[in-house]
Amino acid sequence: MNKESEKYFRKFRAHIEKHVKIGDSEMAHISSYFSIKRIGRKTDLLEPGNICRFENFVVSGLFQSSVPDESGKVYTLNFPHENWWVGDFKSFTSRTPSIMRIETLEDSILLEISKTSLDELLANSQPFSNYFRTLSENASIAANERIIQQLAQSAEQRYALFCQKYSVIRDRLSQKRIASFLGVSPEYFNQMERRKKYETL
Amino acid sequence: MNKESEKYFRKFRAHIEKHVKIGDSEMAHISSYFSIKRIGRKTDLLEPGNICRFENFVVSGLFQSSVPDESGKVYTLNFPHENWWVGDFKSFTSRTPSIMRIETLEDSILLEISKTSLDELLANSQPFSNYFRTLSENASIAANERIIQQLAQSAEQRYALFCQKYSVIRDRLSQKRIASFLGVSPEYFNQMERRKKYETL
DNA sequence: TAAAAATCTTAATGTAGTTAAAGTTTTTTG
DNA sequence: CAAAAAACTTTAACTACATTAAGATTTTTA
Repeated sequence: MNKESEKYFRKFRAHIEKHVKIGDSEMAHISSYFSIKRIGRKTDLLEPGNICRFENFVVSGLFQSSVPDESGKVYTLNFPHENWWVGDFKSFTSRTPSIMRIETLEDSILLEISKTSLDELLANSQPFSNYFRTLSENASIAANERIIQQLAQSAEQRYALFCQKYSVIRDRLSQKRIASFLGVSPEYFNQMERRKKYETL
Repeated sequence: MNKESEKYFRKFRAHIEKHVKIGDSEMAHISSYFSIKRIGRKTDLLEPGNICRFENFVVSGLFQSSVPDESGKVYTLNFPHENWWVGDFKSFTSRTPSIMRIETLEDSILLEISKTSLDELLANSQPFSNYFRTLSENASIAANERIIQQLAQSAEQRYALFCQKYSVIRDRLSQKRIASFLGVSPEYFNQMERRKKYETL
């Protein structure tokens, strides 16, 4: 393992240690289940119809996880980036075709793990299993919060919250993509942005 | 433990065994962390501002988990019922005040567990920990699917899906409550229902 | 670096869903 | 079982956001 790779796994470890404490040997054990994957921008990590074969920890980069409909419209679930996980967990776990497209928006570096490996790791590492449970719990809390936001807030309010919560990626995303996350048309989003500008002048 | 109580824990065990296999002694161990709670309809299991002190497995009954806003409007996350868990996991885990109201819509029977007990149980029972992780994973998948539905579907389509997915509780809920789950006004929901009736005549 | 493709901008017009208000029916409670 | 409360129904005016269309600007690719 070279210098660069070590850096990726150190980053991964730092993330794990935000949730559970682990020693050097435990981390070596965990790391052995993952491979480094580099992927250039403007490629698809996953296409609708395919089975998601890997879950991935994002070392660096930016993705868009979305669901297309018949008419070509796109609905965005999230924009996985540094220190997130990316993949379609439903397709991954059930080994069934996904309805999602996961696009790479920037050159990215991932630590990938297959279903077989993850099952093994979860069975063999109590700390990793706790880490992974905590992640799932948090993911579910975050998703529920977004459901409430969609029900309770206007597009403008949702946009304000998005800017707060995702300031790190706000400027790396086109208007069109943010609109598809908020659930409004690109035209309406543009109008909102214009209103915002006039207000501040 | 009396006959009736045994029945509740058998039901709980059946649910656990849908996800992981456990033996009699393991189940006895798990059960020892829970208490039976009976709660009458039209009471609040949790009020906004309070800390959620228990997570609960629903043996029988029906609840509404919702978030109120300043103006008195109510947004519904879900309707926990038989074989679901009910509680505000965010408030429970972080021991911070909840923004949710959880109302009992029918006389209900719960198996409750405190935060301290759950932490202990998760640390002491590998099978339970796996069960709980699987639950969280599924909760997160389900929540993400709902987000996509809210983005992609009209109120009418969302209602059709609701009827499919929740046929068991559909007729135990008022129009007003279903409307607050779908994210439409009671008036508009009523209009939709009328349209539906005329169509079938 | 030209040309093709994608994104952004602007405005007009259309629509799903809201609001308010009042009446009716059903359910709950003393 | 009467009365109060809650839920349902109906209508009309209104608003947040969608759609379409077309030109301007930026980004990508050959």
